[in-house]
Amino acid sequence: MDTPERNRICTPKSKFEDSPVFNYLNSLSPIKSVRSANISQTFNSLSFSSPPSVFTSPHVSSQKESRFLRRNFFSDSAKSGLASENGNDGNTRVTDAETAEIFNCSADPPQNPDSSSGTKEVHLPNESLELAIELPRKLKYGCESPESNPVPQHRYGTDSVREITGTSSSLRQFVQPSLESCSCPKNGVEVQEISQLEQKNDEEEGSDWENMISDAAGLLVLDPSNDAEATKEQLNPNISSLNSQAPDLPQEGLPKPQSGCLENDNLGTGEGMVQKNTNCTPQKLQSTSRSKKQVKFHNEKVDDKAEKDSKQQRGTRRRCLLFEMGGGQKRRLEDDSKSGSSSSPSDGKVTSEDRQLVPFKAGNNSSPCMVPGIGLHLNALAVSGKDNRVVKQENLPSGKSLISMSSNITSLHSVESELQPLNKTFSLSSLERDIVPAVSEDQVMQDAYQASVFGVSEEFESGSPRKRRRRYENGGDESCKRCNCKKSKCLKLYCECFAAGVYCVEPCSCLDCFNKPIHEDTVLATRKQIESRNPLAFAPKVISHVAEIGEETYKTPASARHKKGCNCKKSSCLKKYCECFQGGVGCSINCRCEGCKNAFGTKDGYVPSGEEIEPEGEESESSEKNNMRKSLQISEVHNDIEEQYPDHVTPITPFQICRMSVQLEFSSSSGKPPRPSIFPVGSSPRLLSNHIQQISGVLPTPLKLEKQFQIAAPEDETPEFLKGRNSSPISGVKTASPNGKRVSPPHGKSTRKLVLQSIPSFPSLTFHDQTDDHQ
DNA sequence: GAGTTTGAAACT
DNA sequence: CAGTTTCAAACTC
Repeated sequence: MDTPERNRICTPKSKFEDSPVFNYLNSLSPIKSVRSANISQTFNSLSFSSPPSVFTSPHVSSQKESRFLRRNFFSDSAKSGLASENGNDGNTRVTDAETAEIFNCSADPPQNPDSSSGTKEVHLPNESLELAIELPRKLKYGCESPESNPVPQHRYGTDSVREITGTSSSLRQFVQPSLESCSCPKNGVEVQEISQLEQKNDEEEGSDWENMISDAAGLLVLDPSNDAEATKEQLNPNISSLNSQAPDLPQEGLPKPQSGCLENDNLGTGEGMVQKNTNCTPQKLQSTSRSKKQVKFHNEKVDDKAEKDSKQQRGTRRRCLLFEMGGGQKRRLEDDSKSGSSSSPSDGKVTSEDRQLVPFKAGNNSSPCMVPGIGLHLNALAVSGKDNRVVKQENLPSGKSLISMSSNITSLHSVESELQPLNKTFSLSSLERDIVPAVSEDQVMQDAYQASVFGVSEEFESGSPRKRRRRYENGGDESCKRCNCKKSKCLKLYCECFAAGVYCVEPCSCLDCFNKPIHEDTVLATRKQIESRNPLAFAPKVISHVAEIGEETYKTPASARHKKGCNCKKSSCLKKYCECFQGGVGCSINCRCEGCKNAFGTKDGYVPSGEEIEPEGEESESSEKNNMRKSLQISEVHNDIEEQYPDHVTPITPFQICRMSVQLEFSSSSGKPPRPSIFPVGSSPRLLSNHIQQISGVLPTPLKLEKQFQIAAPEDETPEFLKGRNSSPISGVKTASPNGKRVSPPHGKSTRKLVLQSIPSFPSLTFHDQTDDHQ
């Protein structure tokens, strides 16, 4: 598979170039090839033109990007070294692990994994074949860190091998990023994971099996048929066995639907775990092995076969995505508990799938909370009615989940393809999201998407919403909201569930609750009323900003701010009474608090991004903190907070994410409550994040990012996307399209130069699909 | 688990 | 817009 693929690439390219199709594509694509030195590139672009993949996995891309950004630091260095070598995966991994450790700090593997998984899955589902391409593209388009971009490009152009390695690294990075994101703290879950990570580092170094796999890999592709073997290998802690098998796998090279699942598993960042934990359940091992395999898959993507397979597998992969999204966190939990059971991998595939599936639907069994987002439909529903477009866009992110959820891959697929362009643009920047539990968002997105597309809101509501909430609770305690309303009937913002756009669930101990699917009409009507009074009522209260330092981009609690600001009088913003504190963000000039001592950043300390705004002076208390915070508070504060409030480890809670997205939308819409309606709570956040990232990417300086973000984002950018109502998603993509930036010509290595003619709104997406079909 | 504190939401 | 009331979460015991 592998070798043949590579060869194929070269030959086909020439053909493609000559072919009318190729010309047509070129005409369509915004990017022109100054010269097509490398056939491979052109070929890749054409054949792989995995627009769908890229688009399909906007989430992923976005997440990846964010992850990339964070990791890129590490990963890049590692990649640079690693890229050259497939075999050195172990090294790269080690570096990654190290980086992960560094970031681990608060990182909770569970959440992170989710997010990471989500991203990974996205890629896989899109097109394993495309992966290599996609990654580069993402990098190109991605607003991600500049580093990421250039690297991928080079790799892309130069060597498939590098690409592969890069992808693998990226994948790895993704997995780890979650750790980094850890800042997100959601789950306490994962002290274990952290420990595991550490173990990983040790083990990784020691363990060769991963390296072996990766080496083989460059080509290793998991064939569905072989999956069993692969799984077995994975299961087998014994490296030797893995090694022996690894060679075989590459030939098979078929992308595996499982890969996505595998990625999910990866979330657990189990590689290290696996090795150490031979004891650990096979699941963990699988996860680790899967991650590796996934990387391999990317390589495989190159093959046309892989493409075909990938198409078939998409459904499965997406399913996996769903799991990741919904069950990522659970999985970890489950893994611990289930690991033993899952270990029974009579069939690697089956087991892997089962896991995924289980978590996703039934999987929630273990912890209902696992699916925090499900309840969110309210927003989605409201929106769906209004703007189909918006819904669609939202769907994109959610669509993944949906796809996985629903059997209708094709329909979803089509939708996704349409939406994908947006995703791409967005994908560029979603570092923010990373911090936030991707899962929750994804879930929310999914829910919304499902609701909008399938009108299944009720179903979800009944079942998953609860789970989602619980998940929040589990992860960040906050994630799963349970209300205890007595008099509000859960139809007022007093009710956290209602405020979050989620239906009340079993865990809720509310009385006379009307915030249930049964009373959907009432809920929607009430929501409308509230929105009429305050369009932003359901908007996220906390807006996160992406801070970019040098190449690095990361979310920091400090970067996020409560939109309205708090009004604390006695709590000194040191308790959850304070919404800012509760949201894991520092107080801002918008706050009217007294005696602010917000551990995440005092009002005084708050400096509007871009511009340094002196503290209002209400409270001089924080002067000390202010200085600190301005410079690097985030980390410190973060740590402190984490210590005190493990739950807050992730400054940004799922809600926050949602809120952010919402806010952006609203802000953009200027008062209009579009967001709730337009984007399901869950979905919007990503879009926002994407916007943000894009913006950030555009912004010259990190500091400015915040300012611009605040200023411009709400007004200009977010409005487009969020508003998207007016503007087609595509348009949004165009405007936002980081493409222009990202597209930057590949550095020296790439034979082909790309020039941005114009940035059509990723016409390629659909087109690619067509091309693929043609091929 | 009950009671208190707190601050947002809702109301006037 | 400001003041008051209502409400439910957060917190304390």
